[in-house]
Amino acid sequence: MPEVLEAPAAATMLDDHGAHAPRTNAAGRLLAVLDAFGPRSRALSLSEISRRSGLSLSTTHRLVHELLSWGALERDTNGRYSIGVRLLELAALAPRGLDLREAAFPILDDLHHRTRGNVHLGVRNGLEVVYVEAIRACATHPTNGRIGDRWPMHATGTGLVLLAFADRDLQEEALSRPLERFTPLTITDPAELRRKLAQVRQSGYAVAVGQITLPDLVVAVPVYDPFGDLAAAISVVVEAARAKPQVLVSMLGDASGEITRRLAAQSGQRLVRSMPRVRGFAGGHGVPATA
Amino acid sequence: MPEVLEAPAAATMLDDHGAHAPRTNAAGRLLAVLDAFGPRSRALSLSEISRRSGLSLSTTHRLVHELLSWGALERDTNGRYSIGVRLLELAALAPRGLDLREAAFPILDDLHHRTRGNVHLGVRNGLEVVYVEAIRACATHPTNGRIGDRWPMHATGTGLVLLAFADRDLQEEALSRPLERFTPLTITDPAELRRKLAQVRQSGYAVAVGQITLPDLVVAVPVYDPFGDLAAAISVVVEAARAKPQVLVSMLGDASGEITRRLAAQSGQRLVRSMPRVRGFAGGHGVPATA
DNA sequence: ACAGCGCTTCCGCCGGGCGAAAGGAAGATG
DNA sequence: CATCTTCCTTTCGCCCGGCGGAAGCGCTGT
Repeated sequence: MPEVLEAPAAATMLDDHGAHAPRTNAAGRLLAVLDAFGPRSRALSLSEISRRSGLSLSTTHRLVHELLSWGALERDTNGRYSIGVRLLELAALAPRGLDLREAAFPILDDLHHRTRGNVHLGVRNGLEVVYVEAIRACATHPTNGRIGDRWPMHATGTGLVLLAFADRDLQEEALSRPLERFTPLTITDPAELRRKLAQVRQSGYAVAVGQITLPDLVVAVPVYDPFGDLAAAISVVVEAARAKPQVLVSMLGDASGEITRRLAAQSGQRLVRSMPRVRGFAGGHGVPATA
Repeated sequence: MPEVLEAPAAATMLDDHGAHAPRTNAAGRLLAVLDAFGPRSRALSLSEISRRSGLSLSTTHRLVHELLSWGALERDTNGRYSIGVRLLELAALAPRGLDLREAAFPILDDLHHRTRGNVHLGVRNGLEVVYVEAIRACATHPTNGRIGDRWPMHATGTGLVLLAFADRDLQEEALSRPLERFTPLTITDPAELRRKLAQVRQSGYAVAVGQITLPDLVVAVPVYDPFGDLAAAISVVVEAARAKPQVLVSMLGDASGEITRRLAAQSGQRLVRSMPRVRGFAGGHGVPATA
């Protein structure tokens, strides 16, 4: 385990992911309650929340009920607590969240049907990717890729793209911490990863094999907002055996451009010229294909 | 320019929807900051948040930065604040939220492609419906129906279903408050609505015309969880002219059953027998497709 | 230059909230 | 049936975290 670099003072947080240290700050206590919930723990009893947040039972009790009456938490039939729809309503307002999804969805759906692969729309958050949309081919790939999933950047297609086009010091920070291994093929060597990123930066897209799930190949490209800034990345995951990477790159390139266009339409913004472009794919006249 | 009113101390909540009064409670202040955001105000400056929440500027400042460092808020390039992806991550954990969406999506997507209509998945929250998924036919129906949208129950297909099968006293509460009118056809008479609900209860589905958008017809059916409890409602909206309600009812009935089955599979639950059923449609062998 | 606005920081006083502890409900174990 | 455990709920007094007034700063527009 790496020592904590951010010096968050000592604390006893049992967070599901790993970080955060809201400590004895007032608002922090409220957030600690929310932090108690995670993918592995969607429904918690009061005392579980208390233990996980490190707050006394009575404090937890009051806070939980405050959140309850506001709608941030709900109580199921067993008396356990879970995240409430009010939070979904709020989250839907995130410009980089379901808003982005809204613009991208039809294109991603189309991509999904044409490639029969898993399609992801991811944005960078800190040093990780968060999926804002994920369309899965029926049964394959058990739980991989859901909305709200958070993954390290080095092992995902979208992450590689987002990292490659991020600030240099952010890249360095990402490279300087331990790179988790998911399969024998996962890139965990900083030098190799650095080479990979350069390649992504140069070609304008990422292709990777078996980084998280073994028999799979992922292709990812960046998505730009109407101002020409990197907004997100989209990827398609298919079985490596039946993959035609160049075709996928081309389709993704078209899709990315289309999403940017729809983002512009949505916000009433005018497109900025000279948008970065995917190389090795003659921009523009992709197969339109409506369902 | 309006003179600075100096925050009249009393509750000056300018909530986007209408209610809530968190007032001087501690946690309430934090939530008031979040409440400042709404569909009409996704990006706010600090002082806007301050005004909307009724909190002093310095308090707002501190709270906002606390939320910022936790990831609940993000700061865009103009320095304005908006909802952050961390909240999306949290919201994705809601059992009645994106979790439910996850199970329902393939079925809804299929429904969308077969009917070419707008498909909604809604759950009840208080006296309103919140959409957990919404798939829109391309350009039609401008902004109607997005994830996280909140609508009164009496005017939406999903709402009618959810209300019809809710507790009697909840129905009464909903009927006892003013029923907003959206079009000349919107049902706003409690007596008429009561009749409508009885009809929905009896038939097992709802059909309504022009409740929110004029030339449209909506068909909705309930969705049950594996325990046989009402979990959500799904609906399809199409132009009234080209609608074949009975076909839609049949397709929706099948879809609903399928969603329940997937929910069961997802949670490892066994299906409870004797699930309520959509009447006037011989369960199971629905007419496949018409496009 | 000045004025107006919005963001940030500081600080002292005050009251909201913390947590120990006790009470209560419900289930497990003997 | 008694007892033990676990979890939830409520109360209460003391204390310290946080509230907000005010001042400082950096914009932008006239």
